[in-house]
Amino acid sequence: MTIGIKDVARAAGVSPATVSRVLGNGPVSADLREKVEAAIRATGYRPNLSARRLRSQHTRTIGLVVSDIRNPFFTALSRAVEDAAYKAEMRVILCNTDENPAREAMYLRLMQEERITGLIYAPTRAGSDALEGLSFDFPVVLVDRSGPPSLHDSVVIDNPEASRTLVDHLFAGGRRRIGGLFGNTSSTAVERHRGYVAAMTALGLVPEARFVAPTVEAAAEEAARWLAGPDRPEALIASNGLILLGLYRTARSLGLDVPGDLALAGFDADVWTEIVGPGLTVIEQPVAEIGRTAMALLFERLELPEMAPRKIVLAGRLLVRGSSGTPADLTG
Amino acid sequence: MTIGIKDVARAAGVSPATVSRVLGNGPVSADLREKVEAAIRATGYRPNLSARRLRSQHTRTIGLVVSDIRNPFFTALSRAVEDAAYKAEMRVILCNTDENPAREAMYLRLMQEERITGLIYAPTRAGSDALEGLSFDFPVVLVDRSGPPSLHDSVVIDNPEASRTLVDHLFAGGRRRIGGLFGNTSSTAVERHRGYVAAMTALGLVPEARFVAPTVEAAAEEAARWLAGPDRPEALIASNGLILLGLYRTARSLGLDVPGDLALAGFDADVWTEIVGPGLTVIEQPVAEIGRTAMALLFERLELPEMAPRKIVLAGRLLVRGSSGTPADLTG
DNA sequence: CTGAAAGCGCTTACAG
DNA sequence: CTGAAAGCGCTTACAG
Repeated sequence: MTIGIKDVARAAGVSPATVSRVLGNGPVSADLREKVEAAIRATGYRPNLSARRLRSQHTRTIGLVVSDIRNPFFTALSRAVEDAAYKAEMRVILCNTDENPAREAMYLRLMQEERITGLIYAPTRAGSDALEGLSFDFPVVLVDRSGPPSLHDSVVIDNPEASRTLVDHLFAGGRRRIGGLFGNTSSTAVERHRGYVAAMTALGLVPEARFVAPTVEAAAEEAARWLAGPDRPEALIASNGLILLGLYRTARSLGLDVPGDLALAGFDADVWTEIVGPGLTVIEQPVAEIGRTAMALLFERLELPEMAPRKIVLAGRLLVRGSSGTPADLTG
Repeated sequence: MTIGIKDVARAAGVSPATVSRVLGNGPVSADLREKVEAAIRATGYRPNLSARRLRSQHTRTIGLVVSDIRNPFFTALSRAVEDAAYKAEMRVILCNTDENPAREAMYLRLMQEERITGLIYAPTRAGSDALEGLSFDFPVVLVDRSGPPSLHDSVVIDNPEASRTLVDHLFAGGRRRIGGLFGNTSSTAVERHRGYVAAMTALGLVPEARFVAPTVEAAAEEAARWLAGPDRPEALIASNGLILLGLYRTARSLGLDVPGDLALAGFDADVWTEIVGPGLTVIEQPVAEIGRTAMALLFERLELPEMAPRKIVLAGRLLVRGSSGTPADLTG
């Protein structure tokens, strides 16, 4: 039916093995190589990757399992991973778990069936807990979210430190009642919460934390309840970009002045944070670098499988913008 | 090495064929089925998809070729496609062309080598032009951007009509000098430009159009030149979400009041358009529906390969927000 | 319903 | 450098 390596071989007057060697840049005389290349052009031959993968036993495939590609953090991460992969002549299989452990487990199984070369993985909390009992036939690099220590390579940012930076910044601006709204599905949110509590305590302030599903809607609803309550906080911290968006949207619909009535800060320098209202103060994560580093760790691991697992901790960067500015009653 | 169908067969005391039938839900007695399933669980067997694809000659794979997944339009499109694909137990291979025809051609070749079941494709202008001379071994559904008529199925929105809606709306708000900033790489931008020119002309106005690379930066720079010029337009239309963002960012950094000094409107209801400044007036595209429809067309085409190509034209929806509001000098 | 056999399209030792 | 042969791990006619 579709034309194969044998057809090319026949057209070039060589054996299939020689065609294969030309394709794989193996040792072939210039003479035959030319004939084969001509035959390939003439026939329009395209190798069958399934056959190649089966026979050669390497798939040159990277798995990428994240919660939702529509979260700008993961959108950017996936582009960084894909760019690195395609440079290495590998492809990537992208999977969205939607923070659903059942979907996550299914995709992990799929990764096995694809016989992927390696996995870059942002586990849900359930997934992260399950890691201890699982073993994979390929190296795994955790990104954004960590798992059991010294089981897999990982690349994360210093979350507690980033939270502390946010709290200290708001404190320096005169805020004392600083609340925190955190996601309830990732280890990252846990760490950010921990850093927040530690920083508040260190300052002699009392932490007020709430947890929600990490979506714009859930965050907006929780914020509405919170901000309508009797004693509104002076400032709110959001543990990721989606939650921050929900927070801001509610503040806006409630007609609150930011930062006058309420200061806002959070994680992820999503594009809208720069152009909205007074600009939102955020911790910018080096997303592209996280992606590139994860790929680099994967390649090194493939070379040296026995190396002890490494944890790369990158730093977030505070971007001070209007949303955390000095409140009117202090300036006026 | 890794455990295969033969190992399962041996463990269950059946032939490999029977194991295969259990896997594929073929006709197997309840008795043997149970034994095989037990053996699968016991051995932790996972089928090898490369082998299965090679042997069965169908890959159950959808190719998705778009310009850049970081464009929220394509982010949402890809989620819709992936959800539909996984429901049909198919996987998807995502490729970003970055509007680069060479990359695009490479990915199209890759799709052939993957022996994909079908392709969902938003071609660059070059790619769209090349379509006439190409033939594929799989059905192709064009999305967002169209190609040569009656060559492939396609699903698009009514772009000229959407542009006209935008122009009429701005006109109704009192604007006369309405400029348009369009992308220079897609057929979609061409159509939007065409509709813009037609609508302006119909109103007896003179079109002022400029073209840029469809990126935030290029749009912002062009807007800076344009708005700093002697006779600033009263309103500007952007042909997609990235260009609109560039426009808004520049208006903001120039200290222009929107809509007082400059009305703004454009395409794509990206999340930031709702919460920024006065809110941006946009044509919302039914992105998820575009994705689902594309998948539906693909499946129908797979069933009836000889059917005449269909073009599905969906409608954009005007979302009126503050950025196109009545200018101050008309109200005051 | 079940099994033995062939074969999907390649790559890779093995000889020469 | 080159070719004949085996085989990657499955599925699928073909018999029974």
